[in-house]
Amino acid sequence: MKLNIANIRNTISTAGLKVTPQRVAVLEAIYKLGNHPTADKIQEYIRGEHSNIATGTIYNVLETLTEKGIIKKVLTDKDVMRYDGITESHHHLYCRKTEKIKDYQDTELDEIIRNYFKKKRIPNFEVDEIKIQINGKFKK
Amino acid sequence: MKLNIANIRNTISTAGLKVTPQRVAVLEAIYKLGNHPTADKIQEYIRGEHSNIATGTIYNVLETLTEKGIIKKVLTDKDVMRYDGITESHHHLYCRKTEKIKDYQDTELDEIIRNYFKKKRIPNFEVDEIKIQINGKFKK
DNA sequence: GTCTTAAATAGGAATTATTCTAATATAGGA
DNA sequence: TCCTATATTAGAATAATTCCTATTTAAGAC
Repeated sequence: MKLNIANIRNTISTAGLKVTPQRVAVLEAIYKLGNHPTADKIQEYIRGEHSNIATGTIYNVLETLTEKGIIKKVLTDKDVMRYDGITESHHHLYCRKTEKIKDYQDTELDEIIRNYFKKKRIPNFEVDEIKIQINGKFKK
Repeated sequence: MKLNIANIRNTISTAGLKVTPQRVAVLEAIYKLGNHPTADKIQEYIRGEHSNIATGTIYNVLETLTEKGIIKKVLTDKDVMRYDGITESHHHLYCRKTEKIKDYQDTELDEIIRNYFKKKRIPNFEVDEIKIQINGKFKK
């Protein structure tokens, strides 16, 4: 992943966006925090580490980055949106108890599903992306 | 589905819940409205059709019905929770453009996935349920 | 390096979804 | 019919997100 600032700046710039300190800070926070932070966590991180940033700006930046496909929104059972810096295809494990979300990559499963939808078409629907949400609980 | 009032009352009662007019109205609304209504849509429907109902009650009832497995919460990319009266295993088609959610049942696919996870275990995770979210767009 | 301007941000108010609270009402068993 | 635990009401409170407008700034042009 794009862990250093130069790469982050480059990612933003390549998407045709102005490289502002706020955008860099938000994207850096998402990469550093990992584990699908909320807007709130991102703000907290930025305010702790760096400078001040307006709440509205966080949401603006997140929206912009999402539009450009640099980050993704993550679905949750709760009403708070979360953000994910990994945009390669992957799935999520949702723990009912702890509300943790963990990434789950499984190329074999992807392959099986891709093959399945190659032969089977859904009428009147054009498939872009398939995400699998696996609910259960983490054993410790 | 349980379309008539007698069945709805029975569903609520069998779950060990008191059969109140509000619970009946909410569940009826979910069945009648279909298409995964929001709490707001449910309230609108009830206020139009029947009597008044407190907003807090809608949320209370939805929570209670969800706990008993009579309805399910549906994940969305937006921050508004939606509710589903169908609790048999099924998946959802999400349209990026119209934000419509359509049910998608596919027993063949379920079978493939069930078999897959029979042989492949995810370390430290106990799987309860697998949901597939298919993003794309409806062709008209 | 300076200028220019379209685009971005700040700060705070406004909105929206949801939860909470305490007072009142009621379902359903005794 | 009565009793009581549970549910509902109305409205206040909270939390997440969006909106608004004045100010600032990135980056391309000069």
